[in-house]
Amino acid sequence: MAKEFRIYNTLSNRTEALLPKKKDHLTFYSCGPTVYSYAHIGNFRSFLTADLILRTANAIGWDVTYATNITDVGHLTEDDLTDPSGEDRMVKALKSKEGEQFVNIWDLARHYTETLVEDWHRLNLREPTVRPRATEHMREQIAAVQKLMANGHAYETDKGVYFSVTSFPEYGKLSGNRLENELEQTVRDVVVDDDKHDPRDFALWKKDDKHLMQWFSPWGWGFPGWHIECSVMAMSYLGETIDLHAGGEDLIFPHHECEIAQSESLTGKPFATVWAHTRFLQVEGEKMSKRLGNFFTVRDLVAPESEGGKGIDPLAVRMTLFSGHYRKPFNFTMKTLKGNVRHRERLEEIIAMVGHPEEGTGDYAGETGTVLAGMYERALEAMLDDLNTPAALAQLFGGTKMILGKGDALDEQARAAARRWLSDMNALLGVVYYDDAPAPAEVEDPLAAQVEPLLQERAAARAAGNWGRADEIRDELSALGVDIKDAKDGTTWKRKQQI
RNA sequence: GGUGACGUGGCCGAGUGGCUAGGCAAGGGUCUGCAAAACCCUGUACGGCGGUUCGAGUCCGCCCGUCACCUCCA
Repeated sequence: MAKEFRIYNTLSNRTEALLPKKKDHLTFYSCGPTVYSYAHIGNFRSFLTADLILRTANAIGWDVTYATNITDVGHLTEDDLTDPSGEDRMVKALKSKEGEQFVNIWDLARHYTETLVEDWHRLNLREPTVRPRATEHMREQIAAVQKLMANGHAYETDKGVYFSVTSFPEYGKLSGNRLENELEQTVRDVVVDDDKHDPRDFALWKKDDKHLMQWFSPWGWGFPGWHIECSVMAMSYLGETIDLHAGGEDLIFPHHECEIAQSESLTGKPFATVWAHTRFLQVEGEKMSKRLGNFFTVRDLVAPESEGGKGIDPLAVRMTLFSGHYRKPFNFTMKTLKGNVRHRERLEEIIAMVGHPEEGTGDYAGETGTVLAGMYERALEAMLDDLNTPAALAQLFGGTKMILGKGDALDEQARAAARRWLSDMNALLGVVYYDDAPAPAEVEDPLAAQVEPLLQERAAARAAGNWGRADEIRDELSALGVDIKDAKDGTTWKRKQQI
């Protein structure tokens, strides 16, 4: 029986079945970041939505051709202008304190691309089929602009080439921003290109022979507009009409609206069947901003304390980012993160109890297996229903509780079923263990050298019934920032969470 | 001003007409030298006012409140 994958389509404002043009093969494009800084948790909430779509589609047996781009051209902060006085975010980053470490703008782009991919793997996001870069598709972008000019959808001024919005009557169908005068209502105190035909017209090419990144075109030296790269790369790898296009909610307008206008003017065909957008997250109840001090990059949270991070389990960060529905406002708080660190510890306990799925899984046999199979089915159903991640997590917690509750009473058949369940749940949600990439290398904790002798001394004291000394050592360890736990087969320790 | 979302128990967060969501916190208990962890038990909430219905958190209308986007943003 074929499963139906339902997802909210911004274009129709309805939740509808995702129907790949080619049976059981989804073509999917997700807008990636501009690489001018380390990616923050908000960026990753959006990438994570794409990852969950990929996992859910795979879980019902679909093949997915998944492209997510790297924008390594710094675009002007005022996108509709070709006036080079506007500031480029990558140039701005290069001139900043942080930017001093880079030889040039290309070096900066390379660095932030590499670190993006590192963070991507830390959060257990699966690799896309392709990860195209804007700078590597310059020829196609220029060709697309030429074609748009030839079609009468674009025109040239002294400052650049613009897309003519009036040439595409459906402009506004995605965002609802149809009115010409709305743009004029926005207060702006920047210089506008007076030669533009319509205030809504946006740049396809910007003439600028002073820019740090420039290419030669039929219009002289310059660089492409922001929107054209995604149109070109999506069509290059996925075809003229793609099944699903995703991104953050801020991209609805102007970015995706402009992509539609350009792409459909080029091909005369619908550009994407379904558009999915992830809502911004808030942090501690407010919009994330550096000024408010609630701005977190992934690295801030997951890097080891010795490297200035908080040393938080990356999979707990991942779990937190989807503990709210992707289409609702979500408030990321340290309290929620802390709760998910606990959930992750419980998952680790289960793996210690029933074994790692990589050691081999079984069928959903026996009574335990039947219950776990039902939990997986419900989790999958939840994900198929517009990525209902909180409901899917409830199933994960339910199974966790059951397995921990039965503990040593589980026989080998039940343990094998549990490993199968962990494997299936992980394939769907990616929070049990790293499945697509090797886990970040374990580093030797320098604290171990201090802790181990004390634990040995304490074990001796306990064996001798010297409880006073044993408790004293526990206090000493606590002062070092270490929590210990006595179990049947010895004492384990871990760092106290710093959050 | 335009457009779109949302308002659920102390907190977070599912739930589109009748059937226990779940988690965290809290209280009680089991276990343990003591801790910790784990496990068990305990909570009938849906912004307000009308309406539809045998029955509404769920549908309709109005009101109140919060948030987002409207050329920096994932």
